[in-house]
Formats: sequence, C-alpha cells, structure tokens
Amino acid sequence: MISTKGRYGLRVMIDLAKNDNGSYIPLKDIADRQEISKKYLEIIVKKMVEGGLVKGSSGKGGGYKLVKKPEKYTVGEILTLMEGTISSVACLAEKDYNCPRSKKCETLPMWKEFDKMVHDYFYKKKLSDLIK
Amino acid sequence: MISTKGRYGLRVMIDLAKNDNGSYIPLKDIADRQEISKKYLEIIVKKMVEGGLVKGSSGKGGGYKLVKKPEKYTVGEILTLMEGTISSVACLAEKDYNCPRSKKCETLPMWKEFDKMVHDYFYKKKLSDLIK
DNA sequence: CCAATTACCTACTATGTCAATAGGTTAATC
DNA sequence: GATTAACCTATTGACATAGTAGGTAATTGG
Repeated sequence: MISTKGRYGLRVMIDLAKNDNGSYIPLKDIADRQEISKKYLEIIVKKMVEGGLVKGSSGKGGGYKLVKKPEKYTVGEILTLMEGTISSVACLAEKDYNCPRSKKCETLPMWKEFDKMVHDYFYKKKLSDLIK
Repeated sequence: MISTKGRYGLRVMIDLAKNDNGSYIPLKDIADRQEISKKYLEIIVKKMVEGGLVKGSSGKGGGYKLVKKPEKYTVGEILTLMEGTISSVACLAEKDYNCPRSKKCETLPMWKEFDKMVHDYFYKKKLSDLIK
C-alpha cells in the first residue's frame, strides 16, 4: 500500500511541474493548492531534496523547483525514493534477504513475476504523463 | 507490501492442496513442513476458516482441508481475505472513501489503472497454478 | 541594512499494525 | 477417558504512519 509520503510526494512533483516558471515555488503555495498541511509537506519535500529530485532555496523569493524536465522523471524513481522500496514482498525488497527456503518456495516465482510487472509499470510512466 | 498473513496464508493453501488425501490435515504438520510457528499459523488459519476458504475439524483425526478444488481458488480471493484489501492506495481500498479532490486529482487515474492491473493479475492466477 | 520571507532542523506524539507468544477451553475419536 | 487437535482470549515489543510544535539559518526586497 502506497503511503501518503509517496502519494503526496508525487502530487508535489506534479505541482512543481505545472507551476514551473523558472523561479522557485514556495511550499506554502503548494500546500494551499494541494490542500495538504505545509508542516507535513516539509517532511515530504526534505526527502525529495535529499534524494536529488528537487532543489530548494531559502529566503525571500525562495522555494523549490525541479532539477530535470518532467519527462526525465519516472514515477518509479519518485515512489522508490519516497516509499523506500516498491517491492511487494519483504523477500524481494532487501537485496541481502537470503531466505533459506527460497529454493523450494512455491510462491517466490509468482512474487518475482508480479514485482517485475509493477516495476515495469512505474518505471515506464513519466512524470510528464501525469500532467494534462 | 504483502504481509506474512497473505504470504503464509497462501503457503498454507498450497500445502493443503499438495497434501490432500481426503482427510483432514493437522496444523502441526503444516507448521513443520512450512517452518512457521504453529501458534502464529492458528491466527492465519482462523481467518481462512471465517472467510470460508478452508474448513476445520476438532479432535483426533482433525485438522484442516480445502472446501474447493485448487483450480477453483484464485490467488486474488486468498490475498484479499488475508490482507483486507489488495488495493495500492487508500482512496481505492475503501468503497466509501469519497475524497473531495477526486475530480481534480491528477494521480487518481494512474492509481486506478495500476489497481486494475494488479487485480487482474491476482484474480487470473489460480491456486493450482502455484503447484508444480 | 533589516525585517520579512522561506527553507531547514530537531523533537515529540497518538494511533495503529505487524509478528508473534502464552495459556486455557472445547470438541471429537480411538 | 485419555489423547489429539481445533478454537478462543489476551498480551507484548517493535516499528511505521501521519502528523504537530517550535525554533534556527539563509536570503532578499524595500
């Protein structure tokens, strides 16, 4: 289940893309338009700065802006950053999970197939695809 | 993210299908084969009885058995029972969620499309497909 | 240059879910 | 009637979620 971090994060990215005019966009404006608490968005956006999705500038005239063009972002990279992982089961989420049953596990092949489908879906979808 | 309830539940169903010989299968046997605590499996199996996926019988010679043939179960119905929902976002998980932004939400169409893909995947996959 | 603006930082909290464990009661059968 | 096995209630520690609160640092328009 995608949490508010992923969902709100995506909406912030869309908001930044739609309202891009070259200058920085204050978080207050985004919070008002998206009807999300500015305080909570601070946590969300902080992650996005750390992950290199957006850059921020303090002071008057400051705010946030995208670092790439909307068509250069995939929904997958945004969700992966915000959610930590996009995998549907713990066995596949961590690289070094090494389950002793993996050889004989009868469900693992299905989880792998499903995971690939999900991965493909979100990494093919671009941020620009979400803007009408 | 699918929890142990869904993952273990599925493995119990597979175990019941593979070891079906007409009589009831004690939980102890399943727990041993699957290497899962019997105590924890009790919680899992209780849900499956309540949901009508399996039936149980107390006393000597008792245990659990499937109520349908393996090809009559979909993975979707098993996961939905165990996880409560299979939806990827809260807006779609509850029928009466009515979000005031749904009309103008730019992410909702994607979540709906994704949800349909997931739903189709799991409801087309049968329990019998997981048994080699 | 300074007050206003805005990002940035640390800490806290209530609620809920997850993944179990523990111990007892009821039901069926050999 | 002892044994087996399901069934039932309660509890627990750890962690995540979805925020709130209040303060500090940086930047700039007037």
